[in-house]
Amino acid sequence: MQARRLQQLREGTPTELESILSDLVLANGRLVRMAAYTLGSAESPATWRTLSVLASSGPLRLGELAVRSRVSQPTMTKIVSGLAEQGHVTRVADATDARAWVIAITSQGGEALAAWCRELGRALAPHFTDARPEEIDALRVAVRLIKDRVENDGRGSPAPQPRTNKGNNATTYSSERSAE
Amino acid sequence: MQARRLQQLREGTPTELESILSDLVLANGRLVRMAAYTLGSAESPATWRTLSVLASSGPLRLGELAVRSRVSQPTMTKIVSGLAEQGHVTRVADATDARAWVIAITSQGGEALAAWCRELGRALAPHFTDARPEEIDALRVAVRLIKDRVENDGRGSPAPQPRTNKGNNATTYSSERSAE
DNA sequence: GGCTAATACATAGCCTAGCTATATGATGGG
DNA sequence: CCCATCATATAGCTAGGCTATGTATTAGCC
Repeated sequence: MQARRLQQLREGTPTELESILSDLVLANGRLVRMAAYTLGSAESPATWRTLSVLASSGPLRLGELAVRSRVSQPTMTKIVSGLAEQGHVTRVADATDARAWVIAITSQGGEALAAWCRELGRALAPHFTDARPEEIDALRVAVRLIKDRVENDGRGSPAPQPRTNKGNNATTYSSERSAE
Repeated sequence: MQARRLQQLREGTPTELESILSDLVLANGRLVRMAAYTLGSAESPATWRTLSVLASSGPLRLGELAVRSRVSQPTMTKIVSGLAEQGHVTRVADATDARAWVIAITSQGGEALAAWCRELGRALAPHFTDARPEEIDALRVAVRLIKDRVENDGRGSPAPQPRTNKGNNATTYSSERSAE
């Protein structure tokens, strides 16, 4: 009876939460493309993602920034180089450790991020004008939920630990470096 | 946090919907990175995105597939080449037009997509176990909402019309081609 | 019925964003 | 002081995005 059914659904039926989450990622991938298309061509998601991490977490060392953004350290080096060239972030040598840099978002970077958010919002909003108020409410709650998870997590549950954790593991400094 | 304040001050306060949407895109960008990280080697979002479009829309011509996925036609040619090599899609010559190909997802492709969704769900779910039931409800509604918009829109509101609309504009064929 | 314009896809060439592996230089414990 | 460790940089690869352009087919038109 049910046992047969369970057998058919190989290696574990996804829970509803799991389905929702995978659907979310897929749908969002398409949403991002929609935004990119409507926005013309501009932008680089990685750039804005990095800036938003800096904006919400404050100045960070490059390695810690990489961990929080969930990219490898070399990737973050590259992204930060670009951002620094554009004046969106500053790289200040860490006074307490000559190996390290502290990356901080500049006011110009903050403005650029805000401007991009505005454009993005304006580009996407027309597609959602027909949504019912309770759907918008749901969207608001959902965004809050996701935001909390991506911001506060990171060393929370499953301990990311990518591949060779040789040189890019965060060593829990408090990110309170003043850097100025 | 100052960035948020700036955002409200400069040239037109975004509506709340606009803020929610830009937050959504940013937060989801980080969610995707979280998933990629936890999943180990991140496959290729573009691949799954394309497959999911095919799965939900049925067989499509390459150009139409590109439009719906919101990528350029050459990009779609590349993606489809890869997918065809892996056996995830088939390219069948369109009987009614010798220039065109009809792309269809194979059962193997469908299974691969489902498997990826399962993995993704399992990777992300642990981060959300502490969410309250009403938050999960909101997430479900929000995902439904986004999905509808990215699937049903496309020529709906703002008429994508990218750059030089020279050779890659969809000419509204009905996608009902039998292709077999 | 055969030229010509438009259309559907392919190719070429470029860029960014990701990765691993490895090099370089600073720290810090013996 | 030396050696392991750690923070970042560099090198080199791949995938995924783009524009510009090429090639073949379709379709319109005289």
